[in-house]
Amino acid sequence: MASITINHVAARAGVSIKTVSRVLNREAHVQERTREKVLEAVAALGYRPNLAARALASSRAYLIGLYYDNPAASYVSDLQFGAMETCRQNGYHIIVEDLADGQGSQKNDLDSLLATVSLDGVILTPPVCDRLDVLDRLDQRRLPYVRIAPAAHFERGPRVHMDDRRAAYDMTGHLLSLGHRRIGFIKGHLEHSATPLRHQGYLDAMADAGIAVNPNWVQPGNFSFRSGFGAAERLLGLPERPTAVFASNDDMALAVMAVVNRLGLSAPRDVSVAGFDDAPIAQVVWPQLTTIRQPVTQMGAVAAEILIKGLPDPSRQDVLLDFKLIVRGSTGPAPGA
Amino acid sequence: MASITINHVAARAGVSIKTVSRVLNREAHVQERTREKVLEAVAALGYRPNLAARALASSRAYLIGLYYDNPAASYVSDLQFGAMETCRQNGYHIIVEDLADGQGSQKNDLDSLLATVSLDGVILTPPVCDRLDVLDRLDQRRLPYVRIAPAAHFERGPRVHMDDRRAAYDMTGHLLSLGHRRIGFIKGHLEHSATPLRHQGYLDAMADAGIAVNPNWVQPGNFSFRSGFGAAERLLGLPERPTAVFASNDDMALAVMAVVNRLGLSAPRDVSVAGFDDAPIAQVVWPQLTTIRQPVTQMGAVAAEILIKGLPDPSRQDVLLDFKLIVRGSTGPAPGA
DNA sequence: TTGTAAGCGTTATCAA
DNA sequence: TTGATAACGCTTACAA
Repeated sequence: MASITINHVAARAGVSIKTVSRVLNREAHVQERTREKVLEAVAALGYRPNLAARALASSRAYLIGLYYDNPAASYVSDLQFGAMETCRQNGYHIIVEDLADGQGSQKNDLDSLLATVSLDGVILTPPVCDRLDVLDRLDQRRLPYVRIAPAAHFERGPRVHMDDRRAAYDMTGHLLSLGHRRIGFIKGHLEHSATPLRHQGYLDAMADAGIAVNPNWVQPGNFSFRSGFGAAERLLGLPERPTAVFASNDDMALAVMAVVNRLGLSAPRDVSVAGFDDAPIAQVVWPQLTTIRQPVTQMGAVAAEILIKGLPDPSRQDVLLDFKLIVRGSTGPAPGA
Repeated sequence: MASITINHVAARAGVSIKTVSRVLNREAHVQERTREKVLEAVAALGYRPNLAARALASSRAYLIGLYYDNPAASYVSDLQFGAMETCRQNGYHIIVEDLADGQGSQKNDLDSLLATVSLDGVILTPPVCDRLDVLDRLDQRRLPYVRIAPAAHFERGPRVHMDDRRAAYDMTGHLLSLGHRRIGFIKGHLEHSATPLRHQGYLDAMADAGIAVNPNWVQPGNFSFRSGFGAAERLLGLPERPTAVFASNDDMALAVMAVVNRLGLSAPRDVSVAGFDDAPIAQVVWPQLTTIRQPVTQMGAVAAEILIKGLPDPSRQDVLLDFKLIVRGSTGPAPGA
């Protein structure tokens, strides 16, 4: 397994290893002719610089950390996908790490982690991106990081996010355009940053349409199927039943569909149902769910890109990405509209 | 950022760096007294060995690769979770890599990857675990690997898997015990290794119960919701409708439930529905899905453990893990039973 | 524009 | 049982 090193390349190209290094790192002041010789030798030998040696000798490690809380969530795995893609294109690699506070000494764990493996930067997914102890430690070590959709403390580091309020506004607008007037809304988990934003988008759209929102139309939820189930029962049990229900995420929207079916009603004929997230389940129900697709994969890609190449617009510390309104079968014209 | 190195520890403990190294690597021939001094210095200084330096100087890199095809699948992210956990406990880290054959030179990509980052081993998830070009390249580099639930070529490297036939046998048995006799079965994707095994388990259970299987009871599918939908329509449209349908995965089982609802029937009152996988969606439908839980997280954990500590039983090249039959609301007594 | 020599923080060799 | 000292493969001063 004697692997090909920079020395072999230097020997074959008839130059010093320093020159090879210069070519590989795209440094200036290398004669075109020399450069070609080196590149030819690299290609002929199939040489690849060793990551560990690079990391040891320089400040760059070509390694990016992806710090999780719940690694099994589909949101996070989409994020990872996007980050991986960007890393691969740029010769970087991803080390994943679970920061879920398990057995005790969390602080030491993170410090060990950072002391052990040298990284060029870290991507922080929610809710890890909001843990101040994590941010503090990264700052201490001067390790760059990008936060994905943080809930607060926006001044701390670059962030990648989308406009939740606007997305909810647009979805409500979609329902309004179908002739719906009595539109129910199920809120998300109170501690999640998106919850008030989505709620506000709904309220703004209703206000702009000149509709007075009946307080009963807005029900609490916590993003779980179960909570959506209860909320849907309350909504659809109202004397004047809403003709559409907009749930703050897909799990709860699915619960609404379940309640609709149990009541002997049908979506979208009697009740239109809309969700948020475009989770995999959104396409594995019948009718398929109208929802908002978050640019999760793109968020991962952009986060990695920021760490590798810097912010696209250095005057801004955030990157705002577009969502997409996905209209499927679960929403339709209001009854009698 | 001057980090704490082995030299600091050696100085503080009043020994040479080699001795520190010996203690840290649990080598023999270190006096108990010296060992204690070193450990005390390590603790006092909060010293953590640098990964890159280790990888460069030794054969061990404390790094395990996790090679994917589709990184966004919930199956794979569960696997990753398990592997991460084991790695964390043993001071290892995981580098994830997407091997989906994208833009052309796949062979070179993998070679670059292996030449660039030194790993102690690789976990191969399906379907990557069945790609002979990948196995060949790993063998060439003498890089250990573990295959997760491979479909063929079992002689090539250690593998971690579960008994799909037995699981399908047990699920069919569950339906039989509820009094069902006309039990439909939806097959999976033909190229997936689990497909014939699950089918066989169903057939064996029916045979053992002395029931002649009507050929119409077995319908093709390909693991997609859509394919399950078609299969369910054919099954439930039979003159003598099956009272239970066992789908080879959860997505297709959900499609069965959708068809049941569309026909104005109800599960499990009119038709019992069973799935396979215990995907997240299994709990986000109503009624919740009776299914088989694969030990996916455990598979990841065991795979990592094999790479770190070797096979538990060196006389066997495989580890067989237990599944679990999860009975939820979608299955019930046969009508009139 | 190119090369020499000195690290980077470990482990491995071999002598003490 | 311990310790100098030389790798490991690369980058970074500093010269030439």
